[in-house]
Amino acid sequence: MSSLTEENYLKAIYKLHEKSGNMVSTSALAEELNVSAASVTDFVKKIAAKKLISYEKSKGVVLTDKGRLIAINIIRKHRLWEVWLVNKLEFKWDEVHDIAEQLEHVVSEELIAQLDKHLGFPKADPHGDLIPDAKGNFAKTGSKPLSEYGKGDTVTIVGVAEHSNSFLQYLTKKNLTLGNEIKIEAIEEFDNSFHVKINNKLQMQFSKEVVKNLLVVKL
Amino acid sequence: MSSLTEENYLKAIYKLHEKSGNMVSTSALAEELNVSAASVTDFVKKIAAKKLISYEKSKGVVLTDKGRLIAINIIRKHRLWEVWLVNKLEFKWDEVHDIAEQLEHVVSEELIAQLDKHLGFPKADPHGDLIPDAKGNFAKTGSKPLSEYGKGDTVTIVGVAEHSNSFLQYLTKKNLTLGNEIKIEAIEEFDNSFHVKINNKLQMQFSKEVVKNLLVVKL
DNA sequence: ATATAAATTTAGGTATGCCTAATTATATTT
DNA sequence: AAATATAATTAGGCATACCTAAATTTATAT
Repeated sequence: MSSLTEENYLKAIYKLHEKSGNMVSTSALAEELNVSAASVTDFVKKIAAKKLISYEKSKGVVLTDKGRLIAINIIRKHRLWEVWLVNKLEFKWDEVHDIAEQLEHVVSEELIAQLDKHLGFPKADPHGDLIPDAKGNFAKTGSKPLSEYGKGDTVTIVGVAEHSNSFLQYLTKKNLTLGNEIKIEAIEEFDNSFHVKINNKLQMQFSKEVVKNLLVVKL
Repeated sequence: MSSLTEENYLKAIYKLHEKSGNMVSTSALAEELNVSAASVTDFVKKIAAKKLISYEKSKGVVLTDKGRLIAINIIRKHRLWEVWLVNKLEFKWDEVHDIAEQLEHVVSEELIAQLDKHLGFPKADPHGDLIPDAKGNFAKTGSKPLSEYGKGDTVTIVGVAEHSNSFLQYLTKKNLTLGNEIKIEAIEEFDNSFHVKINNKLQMQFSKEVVKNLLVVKL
């Protein structure tokens, strides 16, 4: 019996908790969901009564195991649909979010199982975000922001930490995609920008904002 | 700005009008949508104000051109999703209705265009129902119920007039699918059942209920 | 420690889409 | 044509998910 609204609250709480590691505040939730803080207080009480979150008045909320499972399940569905949109329907990675946001609420275990199979059981979505399995478990990757590496390191792009259209479109314009190899040739002391070489061929310069939001692994 | 409820009302009105050819009554709509007649009266006034239907008090409703276009568009989406579920996700024809009922409300012109392309621009859904084009036009088929043919006629199954699980599962059990050829060998005077031969091989007997709900063409 | 600012909650209200019960309109019998 | 049955509408309410404004709590600054 989880409504659309309930699913969106749980997903938002999960997302904000991932970002900060702390309890999620009323105002942060209000901002994320584009509703007033008063509405959040109302709704949060309702889902706390259903044991989907635990709510400490004036402090914030965290998901219970039950709530987290629902949230992760929605994320699983969202990411599987994104894979489908990109791999089967020829959408670009910056075009799929809003559509997946609708599709993620379709209810059918069977559908998701068949979709997963149809897609070949993908491990990650088009942005490199991991797809949890049906039980809610994520695989572990050793991916970190490019900013944590240093001069001389060679790494591979496996994801992005920022999903805004402007960032995704920036990467597309520069022909940067998951799987590209990055060699750090120098780091500018002044502005923390990186001088890099892509796939051992193309010379480029990344601002610190870019460097922070590219997730890479060192093979 | 058409809500889920609005879409379901328009679809129901379209469907009931197709069936009877007349104005759609409040009670018929209430029955179809599983709500009270009072709720229907309420809602019908709202969408009449939006010029999606025309409503004559105590008489019934019909779709306006604007309302019909929305209804047909939902039907188009529903049927495309059914094709996808059967052709790409390996669902059976009696398993897809409820899932398609959810998917049909996803809003994205681009998505439907790409889905249509991905499926190879199908003309009919898994039950043989025609898929209207993006402008709302249906192709014409000369399909009629098997009951309208007589002894000696040879026809091909192209659809079903009844979509209940029990009928679809009956056909599946008997191995009858779209494309099968039926030769009418005799018609039982007593109960109007048909003695037929399938694909020039298998002998079968169809009750008048079956005969009425199998849509066929004579090539 | 107190004053001020910021965040949160409470109180009171709204629109949507549904309900039941009562009333009115339409159809069917006799 | 009157009586009865059926269908449709009106009236009054309810739950959900939102809102604004006021009050309260918590955090920050002096």
